[in-house]
Amino acid sequence: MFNKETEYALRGLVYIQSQNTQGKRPGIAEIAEKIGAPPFYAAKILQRLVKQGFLNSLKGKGGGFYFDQSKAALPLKDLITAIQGSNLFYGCGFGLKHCDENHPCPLHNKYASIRDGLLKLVTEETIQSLALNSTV
Amino acid sequence: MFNKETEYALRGLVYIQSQNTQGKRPGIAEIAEKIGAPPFYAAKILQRLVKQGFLNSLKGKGGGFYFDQSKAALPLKDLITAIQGSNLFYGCGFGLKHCDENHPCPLHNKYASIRDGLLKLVTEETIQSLALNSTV
DNA sequence: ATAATAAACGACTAAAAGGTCTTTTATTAT
DNA sequence: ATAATAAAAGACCTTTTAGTCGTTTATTAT
Repeated sequence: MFNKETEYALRGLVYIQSQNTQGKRPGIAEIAEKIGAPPFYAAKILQRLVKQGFLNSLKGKGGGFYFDQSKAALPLKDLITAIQGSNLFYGCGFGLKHCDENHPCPLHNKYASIRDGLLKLVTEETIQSLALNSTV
Repeated sequence: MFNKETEYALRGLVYIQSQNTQGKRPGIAEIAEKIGAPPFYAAKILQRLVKQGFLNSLKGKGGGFYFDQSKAALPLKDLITAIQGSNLFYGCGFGLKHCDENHPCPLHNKYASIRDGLLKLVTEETIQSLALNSTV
């Protein structure tokens, strides 16, 4: 469904948030190990997300990654869209440029209902809501 | 959702079947043009599908691609699985190797219901059923 | 001050996906 | 027979995704 980078980002951010709520600020090495991602690659991904303002980081001893707990929760949709675009949420299953109610591909109606369900899921769920039922 | 190759295959096979029902056997050039795919790439994809037994072809004048109309309809699931694997239908949204009811990722329950809906769709729908409501 | 720590930056490599093209083989109409 | 036609085969190229790594910069504790 999602590409590797998105998967690592989802796992990483949920882990970070769940650690944050315990008063901790995990570093790259710990995060990568816990979520089963290649450390250098995880670093690259997280650093890009920090740059884009999705979360914060601190250099130096005691540093690591963290969410500003006073900020609004981060919907999965925003994160996923930033990484792999939003074609998954709005695109045609057949890959047609122009496919809608008026000019539907043969799969349109049934596909659209599934796609809309996915969109609802990623709009409602957030990194923070997922971290709550994370037993990691 | 699906990769390019799968998209071209879906569009191509539905086009072929809808032409077949009109007593025609389209060739690569025509198919590629009608479905908006790169001709050489479409050829490669269709030829691989013929080799795998999903449809038939005839060389020479009057040749082209066609479905054995006496054979059972082809479920989208079989086609998609042959091209890009079945991870989309069974895999974890977080990309975890082991994720199920007993060891769920934070997204499991809600994600599984969407994934199952998709699985139902591709199991029930076939190239032939789609060709029926294809206005191409 | 400075040594240790940890993220930031950027260049690089590897693998997979996507796409192109030439040559060969099979079929059919003349 | 043979010329025209159209798929089959397979090598090749390009772009994107995935992953690696050395160096630099910022922070903190001593």
